[in-house]
Amino acid sequence: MLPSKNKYLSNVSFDTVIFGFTGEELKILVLEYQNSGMFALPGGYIRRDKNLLDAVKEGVKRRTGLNKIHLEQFHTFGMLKRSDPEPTKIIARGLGYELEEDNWMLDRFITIGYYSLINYNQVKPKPNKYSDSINWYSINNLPPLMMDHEKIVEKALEVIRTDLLKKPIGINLLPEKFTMKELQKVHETILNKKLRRTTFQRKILNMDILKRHEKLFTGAANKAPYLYSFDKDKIENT
Amino acid sequence: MLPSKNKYLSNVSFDTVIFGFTGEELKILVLEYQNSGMFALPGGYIRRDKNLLDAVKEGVKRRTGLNKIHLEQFHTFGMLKRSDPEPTKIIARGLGYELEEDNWMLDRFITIGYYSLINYNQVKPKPNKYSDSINWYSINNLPPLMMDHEKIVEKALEVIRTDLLKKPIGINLLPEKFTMKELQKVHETILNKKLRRTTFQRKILNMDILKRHEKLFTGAANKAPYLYSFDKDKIENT
DNA sequence: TCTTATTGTTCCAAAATGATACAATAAAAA
DNA sequence: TTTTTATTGTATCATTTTGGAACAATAAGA
Repeated sequence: MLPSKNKYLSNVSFDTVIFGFTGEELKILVLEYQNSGMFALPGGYIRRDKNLLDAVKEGVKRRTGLNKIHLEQFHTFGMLKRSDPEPTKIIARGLGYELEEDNWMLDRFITIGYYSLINYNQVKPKPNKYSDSINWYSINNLPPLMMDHEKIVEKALEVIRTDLLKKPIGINLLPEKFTMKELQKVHETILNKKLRRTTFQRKILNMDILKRHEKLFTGAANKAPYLYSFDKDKIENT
Repeated sequence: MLPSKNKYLSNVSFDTVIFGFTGEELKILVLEYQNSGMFALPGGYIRRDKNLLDAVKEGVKRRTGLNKIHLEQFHTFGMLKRSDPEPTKIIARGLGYELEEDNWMLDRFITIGYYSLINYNQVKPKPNKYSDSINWYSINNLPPLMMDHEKIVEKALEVIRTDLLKKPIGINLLPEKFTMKELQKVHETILNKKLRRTTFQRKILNMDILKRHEKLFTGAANKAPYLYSFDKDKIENT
């Protein structure tokens, strides 16, 4: 069954850019609708009976299987030219439906963009009944996304780059415990430039948000690095 | 005539926080709907046939008479509890209309917030046919605003405070030519704290975005300050 | 001419950042 | 066991940015 008009708000939707980090590359989740060749960001309509943020969380869960992830609103997109009914028709057709010309889903939509940074390894995205697949794609090698979704990704990247300098958001891309080198790699990948090791280490440690744990013995012939974790207590006492 | 359903998008609206600076205080524009006692931010519905930003600009012009002002999107508000049909009913009643229970304007609305910084003196806001009055109110002495409009103002303030450190937005609140002292006062008022004169002057001048003009002789018994203006050329060559 | 308030600048101290050097080490090689 | 190698954690010093105060330059009134 397709989404019904009276369950959702008209003319407003959400789209999410969900980032993961492989250790080498920054990736995002992209889903492919069945029999349509259409690639899209996980997005959807907004339930009438929920707060915007809750509706988005619920939508993300249905689209990706991901639960309890932190979502941050970053921009709302409302260009006229983003309202093309064709992609929606194609998607519906791929699911075996032929939409009437006056179907509410073919109307103009303004979409609210959210981003999330999650642990690439602790998560197994699951396609739902509408989508063929949901997969990680490198930021530098995305499939052609439908509508203005590429612009949405670009804007999300812009925003996380500036947020990275203020909040320790990079930590969400890593496992609970991580080395300084891994955190530096996250920053370098997002900012797309090399950082000086000593300066980076000093800056992060001076932020006083990390707890130091045991050393990590990798078997390599050199000094073992310490493991760190994000220290919630230190943050709250600020 | 009330706004008609087929001209506007459903469930989405905009609201604007328009800042002005008197020389002493930061103010915003608040309008009062006729015979209703309802105070609100200039806002409205979004025309189906325009880009979001253009629709907002057009709406602002109709509400306030202000033309060609720069608007910056800052947040989209979608809490469930902001959807109370009562205020809209009261406003309609004040205009001599009784809305049916299923009228589209009584439905839930998600609102997109925009802010603008304009020159308090070069502008004469005009009420339109729906509003009784449109007036400047000090940030610290607002009338009770309808719905969640006070939260919207708060968020706008938060955003301009952080933007102030990055972009030279304070300049928009001043006339074409201004003294360093005036610009400092703008920053102090927005940030709500005193700034050191010498440090502020150096920081602003080092940004290399100002053109220096003739001195301003005020008649006071002391050294006359230079006038400055925003230098668009210097910005573009960056 | 002297006084007063304010402005533009300079100067020095303090803090943050950039860049390099170096000691500590984990494990393999000699 | 000792030496070697790569990498990590810090210390150190230079450079840049910022904080804070001092001071000379002035516009106009006393």
